[in-house]
Amino acid sequence: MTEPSAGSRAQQRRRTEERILAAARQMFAELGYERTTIRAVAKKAGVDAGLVMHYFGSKNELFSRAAELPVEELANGSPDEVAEALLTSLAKRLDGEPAASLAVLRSMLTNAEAAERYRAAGGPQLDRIAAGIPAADADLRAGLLGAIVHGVIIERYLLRLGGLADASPERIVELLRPCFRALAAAEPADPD
Amino acid sequence: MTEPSAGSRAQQRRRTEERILAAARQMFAELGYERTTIRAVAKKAGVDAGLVMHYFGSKNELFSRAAELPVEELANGSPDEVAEALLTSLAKRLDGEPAASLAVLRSMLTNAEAAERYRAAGGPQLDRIAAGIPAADADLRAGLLGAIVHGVIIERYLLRLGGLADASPERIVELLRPCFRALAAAEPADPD
DNA sequence: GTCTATAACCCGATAGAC
DNA sequence: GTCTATCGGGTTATAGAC
Repeated sequence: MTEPSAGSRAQQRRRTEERILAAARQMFAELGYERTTIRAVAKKAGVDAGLVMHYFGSKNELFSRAAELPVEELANGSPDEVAEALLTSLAKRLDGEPAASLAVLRSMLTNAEAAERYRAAGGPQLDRIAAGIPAADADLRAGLLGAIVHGVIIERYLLRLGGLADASPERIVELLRPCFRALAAAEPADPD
Repeated sequence: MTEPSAGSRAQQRRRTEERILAAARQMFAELGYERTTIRAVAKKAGVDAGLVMHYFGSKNELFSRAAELPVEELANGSPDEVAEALLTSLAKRLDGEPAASLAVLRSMLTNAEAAERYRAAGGPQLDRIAAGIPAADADLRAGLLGAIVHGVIIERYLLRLGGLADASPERIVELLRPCFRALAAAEPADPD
């Protein structure tokens, strides 16, 4: 076997593929779908634009692969547990590099297919959240919870507006906790 | 004076300009900045693409004029009044056609100038909200309030996800009221 | 004032040399 | 596997005819 120096050919391919995907994720997150060009992604990854096409076939396919989100496991239980699970999930997305998350969020708003993919992935997740809320309008409450999460992320990373941009995830979560509990639980006691 | 049939020339011009702006607003709201083309706006307004350029000079200038937002008057007073003012403002933006509002929101995420304009307009407004909140972290609380408003609008109109898309503004406001009060007021009473 | 024609430049995708 | 050349299409913006 004429084993080459650095891994098999398949390994080599996977590595450059991963480099291209990383570059694409970053650019989709920063510029959105329309303004990211295959040429620019290729240059950033240090390869030729034709190679990107060779690997992924089309810009849309490249986006699909770059925007694949690890399915978030969301424990469902009591209303308070639902609220807490959402809060920790938010906290996790609030520090570190949310490149993949931002790529979807930003592109979703300009690319129809991205929006559709997100709806398909986010819908069932909202349903799972709604299942843990003991109220007639559980779906609306779940929708509001999701909206708040998105609003916070967008305001912090995309708009960089107000005190949200540099606040610590812990303080954000702390301030949001009463909100989430109020939305996840039915009204605690309404004596009339 | 050889007065023509329908208004002066200046009036005629203003009317077609307004027609172009209405078409532009709608398309910017639906497609975002990048995907709306001057050609399409012109066709929608029933004029020639060259005429749009003649009137507005550039696509960016057309967007600036189309995305001019009426400055929202926001009464500030006690924390509860701040929360209530925000809620009624949200309710107003939640029914009817929020074309201008959506044009900015959607384009903001891909167009640098739109983002800058929004930051310039939204920053002071957040400051005014923060001024009515008696807490050390008033700016963060104001930022969160703004984030929730944006999240709800985005989720309802742009993503059309979950039960938020077809819920009545009144129910949304009702569910959000405890959230807003909790964020606008310092903790009411914490007996420990 | 309105529209046609076109310049100058980008893009995604394809075909084919090496 | 990698890259060059190019096709066919789109865009903004300009120049000029009517």
